[in-house]
Amino acid sequence: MVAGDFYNQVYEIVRLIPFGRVTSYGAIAKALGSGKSSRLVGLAMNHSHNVLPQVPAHRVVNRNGFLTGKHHFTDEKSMQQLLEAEGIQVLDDQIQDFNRLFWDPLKEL
DNA sequence: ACAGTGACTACAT
DNA sequence: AATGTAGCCACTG
Repeated sequence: MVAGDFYNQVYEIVRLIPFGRVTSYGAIAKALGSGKSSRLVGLAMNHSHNVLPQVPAHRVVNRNGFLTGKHHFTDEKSMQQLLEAEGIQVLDDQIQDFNRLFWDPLKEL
């Protein structure tokens, strides 16, 4: 298992997401300089469950605010529960007020 | 070294 | 406006 540098870059960004905020894969990819590598961000998250320190992957969703990756969590509902624990409302696998909670690493950093 | 894969996004019809 | 298709790049076998 070789952790690519790209993966570590992704983990670093995701760990910077503030409590109660969320972001999208594309935003992270763009922050890394490869706006078209959004899928790579997803692959990185796929490995994130073995990465330390733990990565708040539940704060990362697709650009529509849907919890597309919830199936990859230990339990499918854990992602929604984690978000709700941060005060984020999740309805039908979609984050409510996503536009308001969106955290853009490019602008915030 | 080649081809397949994927937690996405943007463009086209 | 909604659905379908294609591009995209790094990783794995």
